[in-house]
Amino acid sequence: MTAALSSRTVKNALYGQVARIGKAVSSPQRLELLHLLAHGEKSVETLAAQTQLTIKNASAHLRVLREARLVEPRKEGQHVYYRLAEEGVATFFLSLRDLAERRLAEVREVSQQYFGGRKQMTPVDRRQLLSRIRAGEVTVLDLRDEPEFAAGHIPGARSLPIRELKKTLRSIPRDQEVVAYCHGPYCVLSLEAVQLLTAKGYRATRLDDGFVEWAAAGLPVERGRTGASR
Amino acid sequence: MTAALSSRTVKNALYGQVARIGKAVSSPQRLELLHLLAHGEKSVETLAAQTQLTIKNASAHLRVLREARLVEPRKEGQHVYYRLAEEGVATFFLSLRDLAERRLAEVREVSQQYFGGRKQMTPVDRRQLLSRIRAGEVTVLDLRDEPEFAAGHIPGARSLPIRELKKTLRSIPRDQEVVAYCHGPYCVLSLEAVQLLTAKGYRATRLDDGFVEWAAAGLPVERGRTGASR
DNA sequence: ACCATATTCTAAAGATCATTAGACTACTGT
DNA sequence: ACAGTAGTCTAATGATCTTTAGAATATGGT
Repeated sequence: MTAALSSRTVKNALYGQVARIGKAVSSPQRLELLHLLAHGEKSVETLAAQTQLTIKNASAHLRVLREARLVEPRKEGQHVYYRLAEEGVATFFLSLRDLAERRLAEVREVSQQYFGGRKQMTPVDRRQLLSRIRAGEVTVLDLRDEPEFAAGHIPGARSLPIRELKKTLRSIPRDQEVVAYCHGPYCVLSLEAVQLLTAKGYRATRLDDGFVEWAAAGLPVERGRTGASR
Repeated sequence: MTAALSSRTVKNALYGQVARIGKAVSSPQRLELLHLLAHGEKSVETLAAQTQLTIKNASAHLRVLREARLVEPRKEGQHVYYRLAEEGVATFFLSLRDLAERRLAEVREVSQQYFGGRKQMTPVDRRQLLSRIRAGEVTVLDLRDEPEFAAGHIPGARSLPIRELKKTLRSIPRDQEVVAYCHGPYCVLSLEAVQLLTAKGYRATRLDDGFVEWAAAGLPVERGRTGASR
């Protein structure tokens, strides 16, 4: 009877396919690429720069992600722009990261040492922040690059890429509390901003989550360049 | 300034940790082990038999899962029993499998060819099935091994390991519809049972999902040996 | 048409992984 | 104490993966 063999073959084939997704997310580099892409479509060049990989290496990793159908390329002019194949990829990324944080003490330790070890910067609760934004009680700064901001940001936030922060500091109202956010819990931009702002006498806190976490939580999202110019 | 370097180091460390989970689920064998463990605690011996791996190889894969903190061993007498470290591991497994089914046409093709290509066996809807069970309109057969049944099963289901099906066939009431389930969509037990039952003149359908999917959907679960003896 | 740029493809190096064999540990039964 | 069983650990094999270099392709600007 071939049933046992055949059943085994089918199981191997099916689990083998599922493992393709597993392989795609088994490299730190590819995880970082996925996370960056969750902030919007990006060219290979941009991705390589943001991950500090060579273009060739970034391209090779993107190929693996592409073959696992997690990302899709779009060619425009000289550039190839990659984006997540569906929303569900970002959701899955977050659930993988959550599981890792829950299961692996090492993750908590590293992030505690690096992020928790500095000055107290209470992470702000999301819902609470939203109502305070709507009440106009707080200035929200988005420290990511302009294209990331344009692809989606917290409603009412102001685009202020970290490089421009020092220059543009004076335009931030001093009388209001400032909340800074960036790419998420593993990103240091908001940390640096809060340190600078605090040093200059602002009341500044860091939103522990980034835009991806905000959007995945089903909270409202604003698109386009609003707030970028003023 | 060391900020850039340091930030990169931290990112690598954190994504490297997350990738540990990714590596753990990047092998077909480990995925199958995880899925089996979602049906309850099992010894290395049982796991090796069910996956058709050698004990040594199964042990090596379990070690990887253990090092990723996805499973935990418990030693009792001569045997080492492994179980999932938390419920969330099963949930994560299901979300990975769902993503794979959504993204990879190959998964759909293989399962279509193998499961869809046979006689029509409409998968039964879960909620609907539950109300029909409660109304006593349907006989539900659990074809998994006895220990798996004891660890948790659909309420009112009857334990009937596939090996005993032919012997015990006559004890199944002929006037009621029969619904069979097993380990889930990649498992052939319910398929075989439905073929046999249909050949014997029963009205039999297959529940496409297995116990893990049922439990993850938040539906009620029954434990112990009830129904196993009669 | 020609050159520069962005990216991929191919190939090759070293690193890591899967699998198995052999030695070893721990427990059970006699 | 002794033998037998279950499982792990170590080491070795071949297979696969990561990274980089070099060649190839495609696009846009001149």
